[in-house]
Amino acid sequence: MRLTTKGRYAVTAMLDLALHSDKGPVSLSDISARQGISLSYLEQLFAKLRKQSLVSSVRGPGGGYLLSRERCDIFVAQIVDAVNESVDATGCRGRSDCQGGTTCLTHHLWCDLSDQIHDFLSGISLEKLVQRKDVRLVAERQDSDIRQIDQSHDKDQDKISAALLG
Amino acid sequence: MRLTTKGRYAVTAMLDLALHSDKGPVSLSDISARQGISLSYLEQLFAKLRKQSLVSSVRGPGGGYLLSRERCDIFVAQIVDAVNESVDATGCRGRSDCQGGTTCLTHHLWCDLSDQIHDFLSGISLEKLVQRKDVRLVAERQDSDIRQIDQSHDKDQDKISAALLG
DNA sequence: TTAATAACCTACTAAATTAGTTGGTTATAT
DNA sequence: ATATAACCAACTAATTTAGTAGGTTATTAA
Ligand code: FES
Ligand code: FES
Repeated sequence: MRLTTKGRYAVTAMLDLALHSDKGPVSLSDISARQGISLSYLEQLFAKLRKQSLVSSVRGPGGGYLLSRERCDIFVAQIVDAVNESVDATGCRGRSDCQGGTTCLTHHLWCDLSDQIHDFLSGISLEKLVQRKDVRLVAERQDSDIRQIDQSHDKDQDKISAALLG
Repeated sequence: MRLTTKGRYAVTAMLDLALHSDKGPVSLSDISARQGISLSYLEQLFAKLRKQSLVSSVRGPGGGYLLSRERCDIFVAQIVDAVNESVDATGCRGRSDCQGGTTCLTHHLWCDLSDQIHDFLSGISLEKLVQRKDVRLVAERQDSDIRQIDQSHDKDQDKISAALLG
């Protein structure tokens, strides 16, 4: 079992998508800006998410990604599975053979733990996360931060236009 | 969060200790033979387990390691914590600062997951594991395997002795 | 039709971690 | 005295992570 930045990024990005895709596709550069995740890294993660048909893509300007199912039908466990190998805590991937073909002393413990984690993460849909107060608060802050950055970009653009016009 | 061979080895070795330390200290080479874990690697793990006072050591011939507390007072979570950083699933180690000093969108989810895993692994003592039927079965098989290897070593020794005596 | 956008794709890389190995020293029971 | 077994430090190969670099292809809008 491993749960690192990779899996956390994937869930964060999918949640961002769930929060912002009501008005059409969301581009990875938007997600990158809002969530502070490298664009190229996001591309790699979304290639995997697409392979698992968790998202679908729209190319060209105004394009981006959409959830390929309802928010209530996508679970955190599926997202982590899509980018990591699995949420499996055993060393034998359930095969009971990690001590030279035989069952190791702690096999059953890791099976139980795997079930525990899997049950927990399988019970949490994107819909459930979107509803949470803590998630909404963070999302609002991120959105207003982005609006401020956009405004300052607009000002920069005005300056450039003004300069070009002499 | 990471749960790899390292943490699994540590728990397996501690359980082996719990199963065999009733008649005095258990040497790492015994654990190595029974559990198929490299001796030098075990030494590194036990250095950490000793620092966390989960085991105490006896040097010299007949020496080895003992649990420094009752089996019912040592929990799987403590063992994993001792060799890994922690069973924490957050990227911020609870500090709520993983997105450039601010809370990321999924912080609370990973906190909940960490609690889930910690509660589970904190509820399982070595005593509980020792009592389990599946653990006893594997332990019995390992013990009889070792007895067979010892016997064949004895035969080898007999051959060597015989050869030396002419 | 052309320019901009944004997905898609491949290959490379620095840093960290894992799972060891090697080659010792120190303490102690017999 | 010797064998045992803990203790210790330094090195290593392989793997994984979290990226970067440098493209190509599809689509929209000016
Ligand atoms: S974890 Fe399954 S056999 Fe060891
Ligand atoms: S995991 Fe805690 S702030 Fe991101």
